[in-house]
Amino acid sequence: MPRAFAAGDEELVEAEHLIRDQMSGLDLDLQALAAVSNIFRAATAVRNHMERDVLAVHALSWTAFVVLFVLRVWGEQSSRDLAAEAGVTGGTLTGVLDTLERKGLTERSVHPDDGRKVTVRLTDEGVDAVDGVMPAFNVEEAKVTGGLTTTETNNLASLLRTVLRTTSELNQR
Amino acid sequence: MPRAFAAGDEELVEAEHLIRDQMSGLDLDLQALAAVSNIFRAATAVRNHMERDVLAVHALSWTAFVVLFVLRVWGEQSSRDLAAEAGVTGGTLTGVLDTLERKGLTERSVHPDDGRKVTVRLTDEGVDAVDGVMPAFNVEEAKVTGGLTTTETNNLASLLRTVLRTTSELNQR
DNA sequence: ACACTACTGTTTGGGTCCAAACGTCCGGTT
DNA sequence: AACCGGACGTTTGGACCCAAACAGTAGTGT
Repeated sequence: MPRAFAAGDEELVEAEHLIRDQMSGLDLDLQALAAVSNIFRAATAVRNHMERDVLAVHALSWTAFVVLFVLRVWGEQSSRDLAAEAGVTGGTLTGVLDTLERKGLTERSVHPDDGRKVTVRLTDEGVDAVDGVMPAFNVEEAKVTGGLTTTETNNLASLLRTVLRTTSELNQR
Repeated sequence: MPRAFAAGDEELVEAEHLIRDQMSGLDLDLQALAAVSNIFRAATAVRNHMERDVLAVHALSWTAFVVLFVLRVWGEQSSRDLAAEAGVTGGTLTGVLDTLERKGLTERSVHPDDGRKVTVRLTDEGVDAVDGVMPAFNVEEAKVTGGLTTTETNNLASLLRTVLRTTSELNQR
């Protein structure tokens, strides 16, 4: 039984207290530590849940789904923009697109005006794949946030936007 | 320039509106969608930042650091518990421990009372590695949460604990 | 003793994932 | 026309990651 992933708030907070006790010599910002590590604990738990209960049924990896979703919402675009939007490097995207293309969900074509660029687009099967998975995916999203009120859910999204914005500015330097 | 990772709240919210417009036929819970996808956007951005600006200096991967950190705080433990705590499968941990052992940061030994179990512990070099990286890591944690007040940071950690607890309960079934 | 079941860590195969090296292409300069 | 710096996608090498198959150990029952 994974200790930090189990049980209620008390045990999770207890884990943070243990960190404080073990690392007391290092003078750490424990609020920041708790917030950041909870972002990752939550992301890992939710991602595992989604991969096992939703994506595995459709034989899609997490990244493959994100790429398809971005293409579905933002439309066809260059490989470079797509990689940035999906949060992976260009080299990674090449491999993911190889897989998706083999499944017939996406297609690539050289940009007519710029021979360096590659335009990526969803096939009809790709559109069907996203629209087929998305409702089930969203049901699970609603479940994992089911312990929060609507106000809290919006508040969480807003706080994370602030973290995201701050981090983006740091990464740009 | 990654569109969704750039700029301020307006543009991030705008991305959520685009999703609403493009997926209007699917009747989605958009609050849940925004909260969950922001968890991943934030996690990805923060992780990339940490890997590039902190971990790369010490030639540590993200997972390797998490494993070392868990061992540092919780002490020596079985491979099974360590995997659960670090959020990876047992098979993954075997490979990570191979790498860490090659670097001399951890060591494995068969449990004296149960020949199936393997006890993993930090070497002295491993302790030094964690204590050497942790302060720099925490400084960056403070930076990425720097856009939030102390109250907001604690609130974020608390909301994420609720998501984590809810998801854990889902995963146990 | 013997089977039977459950548990633990490892191996395997396929798929990400990144940084860095590479080849190609564009636009402007000489 | 040949060059050159920059941008783009791909390839490469090593590490990570999971599910599933595997081998060894433990405990139970017969």
